[in-house]
Amino acid sequence: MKKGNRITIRDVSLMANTSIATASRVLNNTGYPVSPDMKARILKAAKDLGYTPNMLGKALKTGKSHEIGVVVPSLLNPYYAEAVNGIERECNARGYTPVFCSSDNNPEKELANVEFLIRMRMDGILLSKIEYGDDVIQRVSRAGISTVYFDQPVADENLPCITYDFFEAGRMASEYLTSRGHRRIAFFSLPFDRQSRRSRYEGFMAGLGEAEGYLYQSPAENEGVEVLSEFQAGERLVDSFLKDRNATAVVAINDLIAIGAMNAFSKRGIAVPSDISVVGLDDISFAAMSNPALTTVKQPSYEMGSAAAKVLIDSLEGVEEEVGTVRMPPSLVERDSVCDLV
Amino acid sequence: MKKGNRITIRDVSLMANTSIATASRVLNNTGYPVSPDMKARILKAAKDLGYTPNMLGKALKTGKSHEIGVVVPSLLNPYYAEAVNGIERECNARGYTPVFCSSDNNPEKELANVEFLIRMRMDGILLSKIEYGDDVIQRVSRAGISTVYFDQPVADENLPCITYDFFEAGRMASEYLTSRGHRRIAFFSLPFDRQSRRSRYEGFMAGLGEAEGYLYQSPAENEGVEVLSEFQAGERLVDSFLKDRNATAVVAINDLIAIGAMNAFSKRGIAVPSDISVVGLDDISFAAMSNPALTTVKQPSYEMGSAAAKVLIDSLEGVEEEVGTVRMPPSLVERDSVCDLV
DNA sequence: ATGAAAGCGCTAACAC
DNA sequence: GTGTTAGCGCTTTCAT
Repeated sequence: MKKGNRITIRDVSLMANTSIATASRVLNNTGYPVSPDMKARILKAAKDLGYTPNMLGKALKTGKSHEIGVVVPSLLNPYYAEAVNGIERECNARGYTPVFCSSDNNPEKELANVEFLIRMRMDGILLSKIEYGDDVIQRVSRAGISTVYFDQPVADENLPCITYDFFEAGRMASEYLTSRGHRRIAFFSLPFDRQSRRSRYEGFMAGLGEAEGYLYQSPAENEGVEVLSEFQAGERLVDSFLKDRNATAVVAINDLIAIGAMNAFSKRGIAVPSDISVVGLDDISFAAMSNPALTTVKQPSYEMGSAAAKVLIDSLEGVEEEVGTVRMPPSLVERDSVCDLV
Repeated sequence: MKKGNRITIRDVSLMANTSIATASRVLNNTGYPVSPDMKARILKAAKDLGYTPNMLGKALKTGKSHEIGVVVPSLLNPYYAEAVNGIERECNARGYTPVFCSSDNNPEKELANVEFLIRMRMDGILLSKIEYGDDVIQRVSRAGISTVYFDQPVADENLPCITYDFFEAGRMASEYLTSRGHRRIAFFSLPFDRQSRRSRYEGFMAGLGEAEGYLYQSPAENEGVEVLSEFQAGERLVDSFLKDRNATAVVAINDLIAIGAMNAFSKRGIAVPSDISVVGLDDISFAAMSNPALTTVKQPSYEMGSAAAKVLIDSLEGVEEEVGTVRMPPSLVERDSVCDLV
């Protein structure tokens, strides 16, 4: 808790009786020729002094920090937590350090985070945009900072973006249900303020075939207590649904809503899946641990995160590839929350 | 994706036809007297040029970055995710930016993270240590960087540390169960490689009173897929437990294990709570959404995180207070996973 | 009210 | 093989 020793490379060179330049050369072990005993002296001095390089100086000089800024809507949401984990793994493996920011599902905070990362002169940015708008995109492009988008698609398909085929995911969910004999299917959603949500719903409608679809949508989520609020949204949707109850199955916009809904059903004495079937979207870790275990459409965010990091770092290191928008394919994982009607 | 415009304060001053010094003064709107039209010209130039200050230069010069480094064992674990959320809120409110690192439950990575934060010259560090050892503590103290610990207690009670009364939490769990008439109670644990786990177990034993306690412990977790692996640990513990099954209730070392265990019980046809009672420890968001809803001992990590951030920032800003180790009190939250035996 | 200049800690030419 | 030096972008005395 004291003032800080502030040992600089200069102190090291002084103690080793040499110049700053030579000290720098051995401390960074660049291959530059230095006599063995000089080298030893410098290393010893650095060690004795407890020298820790000041990256601010280095980054200022070299123009690279080897840091990557990443902004996600929430660190609380398991979906993003897993993406962040993928990013971290890839960055660490490649010698970069990720710096995480949460935009709290708030576009202004998202912009503020991006501004911060630009000011800090990150080497690149990994951005999970909330809105479909363009302001943040323009900001990073104006700053000329390498950025790859992930999760939400961006309007310009030429921008590097690792996303999922959300439409297909929605389609798979409803198609699966119809293949199980369901003919009236509800869709539990949050507001359509994200492209991914719209796409999932559109896919859902497309996969209905002959079946009938019913949309139940909860009002805007409030920031902060996100996980809980999504659970609660699931509960509230159940209550609206129960007013008419004209469906035998529901697909939820994400697993959190699905789990909240299953819980609410069960509390109200309605058994899943025998009385009502539910399928989620995402396949977060908790989906396997719900009771009953949730049937869902898997969109592994860990893979998305590491893929995005890979693309960014490749581009940072001069590997030129045309990326543009890539949509990873979802896959269905059958568990115990759907009842066969045929 | 381009090279970057690199507009510096120098460019701004040139365009505004003034000196760097004056530009700096108005750009930071220090109260320094500057003529109104000069001010206007500088602001306009900055805007037209799209100037973004380079914090590296600023931090190098001033010696403060207004950044706080935080390291937690895992960003995936909801318990830490919530702590991180609390930290972020407090930091943002006070004008600091948190930089999150995950040590992946790995002491070496923990040290590496701390080294990184020191090299980056963070203003302070918030550290959730894994091991009870001293190496990391010595490292930060040698670097002279303000750090406050949280979650795990540290040996030196004079160090600022925001933790929980883990012993009391364990005690409350078993005492609650005995008050419900349980006389044989199992404890499902991970390895005792953290003080918090040892303390919870000791508390558990202390709260048993006349009752009998049985310890079931899973081998070391592997890093990475943490959430899933804790669920699985819960499942495996159930299998060991079922070999003897000489208890009517179990308390789990954390909610994740508890939820995994409840699931495994249910899959094996054993009903919670009628056949077996389970109580968790932590009260993560998901605890309310398990089926049945989990009775648990609440140790709100959000509060712990924001408290830790507050203490750090206070000390950074010269508010001198004796803190030392503070242990926040746990509280019991009754839900539906315990059966009354009286 | 404004500007010149000295660094913060570091790297990378460029000498020798 | 080693040292000198010129900045990287910024703040901040100290003059004027």
